[in-house]
Amino acid sequence: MLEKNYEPASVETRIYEEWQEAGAFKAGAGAKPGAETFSIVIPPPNVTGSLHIGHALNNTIQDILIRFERMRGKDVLWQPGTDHAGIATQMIVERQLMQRQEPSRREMGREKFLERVWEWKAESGGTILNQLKRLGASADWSRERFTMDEGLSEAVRKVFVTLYEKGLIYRAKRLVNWHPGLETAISDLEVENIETNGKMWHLRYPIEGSEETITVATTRPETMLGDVAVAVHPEDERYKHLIGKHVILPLVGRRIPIIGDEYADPELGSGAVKITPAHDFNDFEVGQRHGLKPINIFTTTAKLNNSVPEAYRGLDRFDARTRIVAELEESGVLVWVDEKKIMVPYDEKSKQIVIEPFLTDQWFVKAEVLAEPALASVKEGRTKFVPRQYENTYYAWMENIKPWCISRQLWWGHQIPAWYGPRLSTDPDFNNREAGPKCFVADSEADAVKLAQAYYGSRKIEVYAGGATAPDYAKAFNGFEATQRDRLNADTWNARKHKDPFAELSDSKVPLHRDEDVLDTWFSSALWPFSTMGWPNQTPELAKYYPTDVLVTGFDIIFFWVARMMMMGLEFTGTEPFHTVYMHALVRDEKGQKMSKTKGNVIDPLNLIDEYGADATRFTLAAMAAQGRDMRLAIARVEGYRNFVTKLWNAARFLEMNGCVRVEAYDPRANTLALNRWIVGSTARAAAAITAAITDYKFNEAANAAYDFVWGTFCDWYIELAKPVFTGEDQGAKAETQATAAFVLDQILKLLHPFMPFVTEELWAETGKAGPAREKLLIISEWPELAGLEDVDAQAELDWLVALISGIRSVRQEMNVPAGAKIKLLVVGAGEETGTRVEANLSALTRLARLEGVDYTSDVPRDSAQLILSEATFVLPLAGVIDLDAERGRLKRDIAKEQSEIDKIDKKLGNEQFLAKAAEEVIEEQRTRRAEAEDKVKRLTEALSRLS
RNA sequence: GGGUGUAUAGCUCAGCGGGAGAGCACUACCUUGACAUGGUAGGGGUCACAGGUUCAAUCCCUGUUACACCCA
Repeated sequence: MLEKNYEPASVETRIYEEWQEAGAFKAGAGAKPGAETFSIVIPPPNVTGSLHIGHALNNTIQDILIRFERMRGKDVLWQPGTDHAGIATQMIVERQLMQRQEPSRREMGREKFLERVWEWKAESGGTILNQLKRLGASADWSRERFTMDEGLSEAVRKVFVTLYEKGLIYRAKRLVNWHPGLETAISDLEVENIETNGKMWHLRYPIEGSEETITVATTRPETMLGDVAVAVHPEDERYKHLIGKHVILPLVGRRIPIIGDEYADPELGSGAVKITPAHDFNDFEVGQRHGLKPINIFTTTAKLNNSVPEAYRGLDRFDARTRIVAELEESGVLVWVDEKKIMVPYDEKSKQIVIEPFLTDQWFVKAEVLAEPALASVKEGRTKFVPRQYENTYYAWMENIKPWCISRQLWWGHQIPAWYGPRLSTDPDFNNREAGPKCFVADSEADAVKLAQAYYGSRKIEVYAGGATAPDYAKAFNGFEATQRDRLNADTWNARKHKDPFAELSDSKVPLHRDEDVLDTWFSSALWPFSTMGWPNQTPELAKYYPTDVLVTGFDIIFFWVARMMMMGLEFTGTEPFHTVYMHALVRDEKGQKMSKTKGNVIDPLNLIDEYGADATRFTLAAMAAQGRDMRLAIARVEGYRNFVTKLWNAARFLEMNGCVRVEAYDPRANTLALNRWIVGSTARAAAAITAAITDYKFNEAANAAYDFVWGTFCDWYIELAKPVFTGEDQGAKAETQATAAFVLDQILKLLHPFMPFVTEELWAETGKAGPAREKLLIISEWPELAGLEDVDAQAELDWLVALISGIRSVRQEMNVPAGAKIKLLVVGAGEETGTRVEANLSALTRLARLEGVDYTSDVPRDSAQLILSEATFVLPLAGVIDLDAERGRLKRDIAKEQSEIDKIDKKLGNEQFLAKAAEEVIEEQRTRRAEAEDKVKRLTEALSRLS
C-alpha cells in the first residue's frame, strides 16, 4: 500500500542508484537492435561551478530529450563532463593558497602550482556533476570527460598545430584587452562595456614655433603621456593649416606631429583628438595608417612604466590621472571639464576591474576564415536554431567576426605547443624586428626539437620549459633576470619570454623555450562535440554518435561556444557538430530581474529540489520553457507542480486500493464500456500531443498537455466516473475498468517520465508488485505508441455526460442546494440516444451529480430548474428550495448569452463580403453554431415559459 | 547609436486571422472512502496606445510609449 504522501527526498537517491546500477544511462541502454542514434553533448559546466537555475533548466531540457528518445528506442548518448575554466579555477586555487597562508602561485612556481590545481580538482571538482545527478540527469557518467584530459589535450594540440600549419593561427603584436588584475589578455567577449559617469577633459596643447594652441578632448587624461600625435579632419577648415606642424606634449616635452585623418570627427568636441596608439583601439589604427610608433606607458598591472617621465613612474593608472589632471590644471593646459556618460570596459565576470587596451604579443585565430563555412551551414539550413530568431544574432556576429585572441597569460590550461628560438642570420627575417623569434609549432617537444634541428643544423638544442626554469633560461639566453613583472613594460616583458631575435647566436648551443601561455578555455570547448568522442582517433563512438543531434544551450554563449563549435567542427570533421541548436530562455526572478548574487534574488535549484523535489522542479522549468521568451520563475508555480506530483501519487494509490492491477493480455481495443473506450482514446490523443510537442522542442506545451490530461481528464473525470463501477455489482465492467485504469496509469507514467523521472519510476516499481512482473525499469521502457485508439462515439458520449454533470452541479450551486442533499432528475423529450446514454451512465450520474434518482416525464413541475442538452431538457424539481426569480434570471441570462451569439453571427452572415470571401468551412461553422444557439434559445424560452 | 524581443486576468505565463485560456491568488460551498499538497461552483480581461491591411484583427503591417536583452 502506497503512503499517503510521496516523499521525494528519500526516494530520489534510491531511484537514482537503481538506474546507475542497471546501467540505464550507458550509451545505447535500452536501444532496439539497429536503432537510430541520438546524441547530445552537455555544455560542460565549469569545474569550479555549482548548480544554478540556468544549469537546472539547461539540463532538465537535455534530460527530457534524452529520456524521451531513449524510451523511443533510439541508441542514445548523453555525453557529460566539465570544463577546466582557466581563469576561474586558477583564481580559486590562488585564493585558497592565500587563505592557508601558503606560498603564492609565483613563489611556488608553475609545476608545483599546477599540481595543486589538479589536487583541488580531485577534491572539489565534482560538485556540479553531483548536483546534476540530484536533478536526475541521465548522462552516461562512465564517459565523463574533462577538457584537460589527456585525450582532449591531444585534440587541442592537433587542432592548434593544424591551424598553424594552414596559416589560420598566427602570432602577432596587437592591442588586446588586458586584465591588469589577472595580468592576462582576454577576448573581446569577456569585456563588458558599462555606462559610467565620466568626465571629458579638454587639454590645450601648445604648437611648436607659434603662439597658437590646439585643444583636444579626452576621457582618459593620463594616457596623454603616451600621445604620439594630434589628429584633425583633413577637410576641417579650422585646423587644415596646422597639419604637418608639431605640438609639444605638456609634462613630457615630446614633439609630436599634427596629422590629418578622417578618424577625427569635426562635430565631436573640439574636432581635434590626441592619438595614443598603445592604449586605444581606434588610435592604434590611426597610428598604423601614419606609421607612428606606439608608446606603451603601462606595466602589466597598469602602473606607469619607464617610458614616462621619472616623476610618474610606478604610479597606479587612477592615481596618475588625479595627479596629471592637477598638474595640467595648474599649468593652464586643462581648459575645461565636461560631465559625460562614457562606456568603460570592465571585466565581464567581476565587473570590478577596468580592462586596458594593451600592446602585447599574442596568438590569434583567423576566425573570419573559419566563419565562412559555419555561416553557410546555418544559412543553408544544415544547422537550425530554435527559435529561429537566434539565427540573425548568429549571422550578425559571424559576418563581423574579428580575429580571436586565444592566448592567455595563465598557468592553468592547455599550454601553447610553440617553442621559440633565435633566428639564424641566414633567415630572411633576421633583420625584421616585427617578425619576432623563430617559432616551432608541434604536437610534442620531441617534434618541435626535430623541426628546430632541421633549422639549426648541427647545433646542440637545449629546451627550457618555462615556469620554474624560466630564470635559468633567461640567464642562459640573454641575461634577463626574472624581475618582478610590475617593473617591466610590455616590450621587455615580451622580450623576456621570447629571445631577442637580434642576439648573437652561439655556434655550439641553441636555447629553445616553450611558450609559457595557455589557450583560451573556449578553444578546447570548441572541440567538445568530437574531442569527447575520441577525436583525433577514429573511435567507434565518433563514428556512431558524431555528429550529435541537438545542442541545448543559453543564448549568452552563442558566440563564446556555439559559433566556435560550428567553426571547429566543420574545419576538422567536415560536418556540422549538431543539426539543431535549441536556445533556451534566461531564468529571471519573479520581477524579471536577472538573478545575481549581489542582488540576492538567486533561486537555488538545490533548495527547490530539497523543498519540492526534483520532479516538481524539473516540471516547473519545462512548463515555463516557452520558446523565445525569458522566464520569470515564481515559487508558486513550483508549489503547484509539487501538488501535481502528489496528485499523481494519490491517483495511483486510489487505483491500488481498488484492485486496478495490470492484466497480461489486456487489449485496449476490446473495451466495451464507453468510459474505458473514451479514456483509452484520450490517452492516445494526449500521447500524440506530448510526442509532437517534445519533437518540436515545445516543452511547455508537452508539460501542459500532460498536466491537463492527468489532472483534468484522468483524475477529475475518469477516476470519478470509475468509482461507481468499482463499487458496483457488474463484475465484468469492474474487471474491464480495473484493467483499463492500470493500463492508462502505465501510459501516464511513461508520458510523464521524461519530465518527472523519480516519482514515475517509483510508481512503476510499486504498481509492478502486482500483476505480471515488470520486464524492465521505466527509464528503458517503451514510449506509448497508441495511434488508432481514438473513439469518436465514446468521446461524444463522455462529452455529453461531463456537460450534464457539470450543468447539474452548476444549478445546484447557484440555487444553493446543500452539497449533501440528493435531488431528483427528470428527463423531458429525450430521444433514443439520450435515453440510452442516461441508462448507461445512471450510477455515475447519480453519484457525481448527487441525485436520488432519474425519471422520464413530459410534465414539468412548476418549481424546477431546467437544463438544455442537445434535444433533451433535464429538470431538477426543487420545490421549497428553488428561488424562482433566481431561476428565471439564470434562464434569461443564458438566453441573452445565446442571443448575443446569434446576433454576432447574423451580422457576419448578413455581410455579402463575408459570404463571398470567407472560407467555406468558416461560413459553415458559423451556420452550425447559429443553428445550435437558435435551438438552445428555443428550449430555454420554453423552459422559461414553464416558470411563468 | 544599431539590433532583437516583450506588453493578454491581481501575480507568473500560454495562445491565436473567425467562439479570450492555464496555474497561483480571490469568493462561496464541501472533512462525499485517493488526494485539504484536495473537490465543486464562481468572480475577474476596451488582449499597452494610435493608425492601417482584411469580409473579419488580441493575432498581420506601420508608428508611439514602456520594459528587457544583445552589439558598438
